[in-house]
Amino acid sequence: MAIRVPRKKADSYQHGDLRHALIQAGLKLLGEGGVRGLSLRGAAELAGVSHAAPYRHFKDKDALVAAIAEEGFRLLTARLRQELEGCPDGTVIARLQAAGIGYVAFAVDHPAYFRVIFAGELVAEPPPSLKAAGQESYGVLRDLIVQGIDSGQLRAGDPDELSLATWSLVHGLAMLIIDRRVPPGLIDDQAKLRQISAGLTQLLLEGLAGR
Amino acid sequence: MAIRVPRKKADSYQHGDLRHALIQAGLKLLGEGGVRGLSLRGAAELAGVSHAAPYRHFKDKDALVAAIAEEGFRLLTARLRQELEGCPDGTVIARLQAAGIGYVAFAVDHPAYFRVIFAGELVAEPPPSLKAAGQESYGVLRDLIVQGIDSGQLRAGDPDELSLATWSLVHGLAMLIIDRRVPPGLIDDQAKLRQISAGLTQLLLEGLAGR
DNA sequence: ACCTGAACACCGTTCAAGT
DNA sequence: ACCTGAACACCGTTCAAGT
Repeated sequence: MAIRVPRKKADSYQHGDLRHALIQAGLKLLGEGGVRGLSLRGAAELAGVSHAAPYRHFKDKDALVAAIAEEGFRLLTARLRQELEGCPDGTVIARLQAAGIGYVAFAVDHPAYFRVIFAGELVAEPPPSLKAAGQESYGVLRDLIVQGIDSGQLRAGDPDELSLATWSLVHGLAMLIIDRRVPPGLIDDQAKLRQISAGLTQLLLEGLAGR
Repeated sequence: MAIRVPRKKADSYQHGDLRHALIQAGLKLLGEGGVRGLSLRGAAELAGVSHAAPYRHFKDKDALVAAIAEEGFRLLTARLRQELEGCPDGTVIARLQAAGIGYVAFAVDHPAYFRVIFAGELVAEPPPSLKAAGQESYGVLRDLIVQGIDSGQLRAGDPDELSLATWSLVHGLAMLIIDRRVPPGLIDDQAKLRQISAGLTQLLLEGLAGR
């Protein structure tokens, strides 16, 4: 008989590992069955833990959804920054366009993430950390706009208003696409998607550069 | 003892009345508790009927939600047309702007309706009648765009692409507003809302008129 | 034809009890 | 400190049974 060395089981979550495991499990459910497929009990089962265990790490289901949304915002922010790194020396207009294309592409690539992030009512009271993650994404856009105004590449105006215009356009486009509301045939493949995104932002940005 | 005249009880639904009553009940639940507060059982109870009764009139919960969304699309279409009647002799640009303002205002006035209409995943497989209702709303916008192109007030181009640009902008703006994602202070009252809506569409429409 | 009541498989949430 | 199991109040959905 071998000496029994006390060790942790592979499926025992101490030290807050369970929190992370639940977020991962929630993401998996989200990817498979969408928002309707996401349940606390399901996530607990995937994590190999009883249905009551999550409540040690999350106040309620909303708290788990908020944690997932936060993760999504970080991914979105990273995607926007990555897209900007692709054109470091471009004009502000070109960089705004690149960010816009990235925004829409992110939504198309990760529709479940995108929906959780912008589910609105999904999380009744968004925690401060979620709001902060959202602000950071918004900051990427806003910083660009401010640069554009300061350098005279964009018309003078309230940065928040110009940011809202750009954001609204790409956000609406992203939403309509993942909700399958765009006329079929307009967006079949990735190339057409980029082309449409570029075309629409171009239209707006002519107005933004304007006068 | 009075002669007992056979009559229908006030809370008995024959002749398909229950279908309508369930839609109304669903709307009430939607207005009170949002999408999370909408349940088939709850609607049945509001209609004064057993929890199994709705299944005589709706295949499943999705079918009820779809019926509500259809109603919402009709209201939206009516709102857009009403807004256009306010400026029958305006330029296409002015009329597009009016329709855009109406679109955003509708979302702000009826956020629950708006969310159900554009919930995307909410209804797994939208029935043809729901798609038709959506197309009619889209048609109001598209007809305007076509008029604008034909009269030379808008640049030449694919009507669907120009429509998509306009729709994306107002749809994104509406979504961001009802999800409370716009920087606070930017939109406090109805006047500011109209002003912002008008400003943003103006920016885009300059691009659309363009060249 | 239309509705009811019981039943089933799922939820979210709480709480005493275990280690 | 962290997890389990039973329990409760809710769901959506089905089906035999009633009128």
